[in-house]
Amino acid sequence: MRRKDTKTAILDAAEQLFAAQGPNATSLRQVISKAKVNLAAIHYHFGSKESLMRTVLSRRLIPLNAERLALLESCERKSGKRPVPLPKVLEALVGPALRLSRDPERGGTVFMRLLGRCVLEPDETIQTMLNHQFHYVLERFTPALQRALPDLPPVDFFWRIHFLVGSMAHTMADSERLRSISGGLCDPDDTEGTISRLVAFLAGGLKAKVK
Amino acid sequence: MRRKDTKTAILDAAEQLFAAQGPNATSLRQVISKAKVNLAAIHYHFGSKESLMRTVLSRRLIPLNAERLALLESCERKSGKRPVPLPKVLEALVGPALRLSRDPERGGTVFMRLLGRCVLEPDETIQTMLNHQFHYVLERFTPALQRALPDLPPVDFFWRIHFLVGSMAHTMADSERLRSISGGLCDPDDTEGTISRLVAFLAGGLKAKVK
DNA sequence: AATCGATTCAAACAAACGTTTGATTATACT
DNA sequence: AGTATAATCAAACGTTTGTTTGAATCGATT
Repeated sequence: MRRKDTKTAILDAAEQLFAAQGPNATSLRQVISKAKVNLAAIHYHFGSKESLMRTVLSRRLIPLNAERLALLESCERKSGKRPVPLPKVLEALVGPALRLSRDPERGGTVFMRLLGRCVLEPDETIQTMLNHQFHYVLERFTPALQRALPDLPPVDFFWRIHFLVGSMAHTMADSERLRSISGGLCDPDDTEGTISRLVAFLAGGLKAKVK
Repeated sequence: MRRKDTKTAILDAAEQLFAAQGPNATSLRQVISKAKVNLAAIHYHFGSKESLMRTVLSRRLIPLNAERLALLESCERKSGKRPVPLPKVLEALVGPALRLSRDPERGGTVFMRLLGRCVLEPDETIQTMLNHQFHYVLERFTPALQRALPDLPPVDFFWRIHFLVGSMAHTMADSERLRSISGGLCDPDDTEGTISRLVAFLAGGLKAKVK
């Protein structure tokens, strides 16, 4: 073997470029030039660009989703038979994803952006890929959220989940924009500040009176 | 002239394809095949793909932004010296964009989706194009929103605007997804229902207590 | 040292991309 | 009727895309 790990070199480079420009706007030649490997290495190790994309996502997403579920279960254990308070549920859903940005070992800001971008991506391949990974997370969070919002009719509940996803994904994908809009007042690098502000906003929106 | 309007045939086809797949994922050959015109016609009438994209956007966006401002001004006239109530401001910002979907003459669902998609798009060309169009809208709405939220510190204000944009753009871009997630319970075609639910959610989020 | 499977490499593949060309056709004007 | 202008067309331009090929090279095993 020439180098220690061609595979991860490709994955890291692809992750960065996909996050910055979107997967479809990134060419394999950009990836190999950043990873300093041969073009054929991608197909040798991954088979195709689509399969590379799948691997880039799942390598971080599987542990991330596991962490969300673990956090939720820990909250449920503490709450016993009573419903988990809304902010706690939201924190378990939103926190791990946003806290990625503080942990370069697990993808850092780069992967967080990529994840947000993928949620908002029209491309069907990416969409089904992501839905498949996210399905059982939503399956566990839905009842927890509904128990925290007992008076909310199901129709409004689903609509508000939709609004929630929009804010969350946009915050993950591109909060850098906010720095310029706010004239430097807001700092997207302040992870915990971002989380608590997002949770407060979402909780307010979810609990709003139904007209 | 061969046909009545090659130019609008191209614009309409491009609008539909851009909205469905994103501008970068759409080729000019797809556009000409849908519009049933010659490939060179695009460059003859518009010069380049980028310039076509600009035209597709501005043809609908200029009247749309004008309507937002007109609505806001009408609210301010009614309120006199008192601040315009938050839901009214939000309705003026969000309503015209979402109500597009009911008016095929002005783009309908198709353009609404495209607009939402562009807001969330990483591509810098599109981003600056949109910012330029949206700049003076935000300039007028910011003080109105701040007057409606007098107790909100500026930092939190800008963060919440950011969250708002995420929900709004995601709702415009892809509420069709919600139909399947909710098991058919939610109907994205119910424009007024969508608007009032989004406004209620946003108002709740914006007015939430700062932690 | 020889052999083997696993990896790397330069080079080429066909297909699709945005763009340009130059000839041809339709419309408007004198 | 004849000319000028505007619009359409088929064909090709040079790049870039994802993917494939076949030879060269590595590390470990016999």
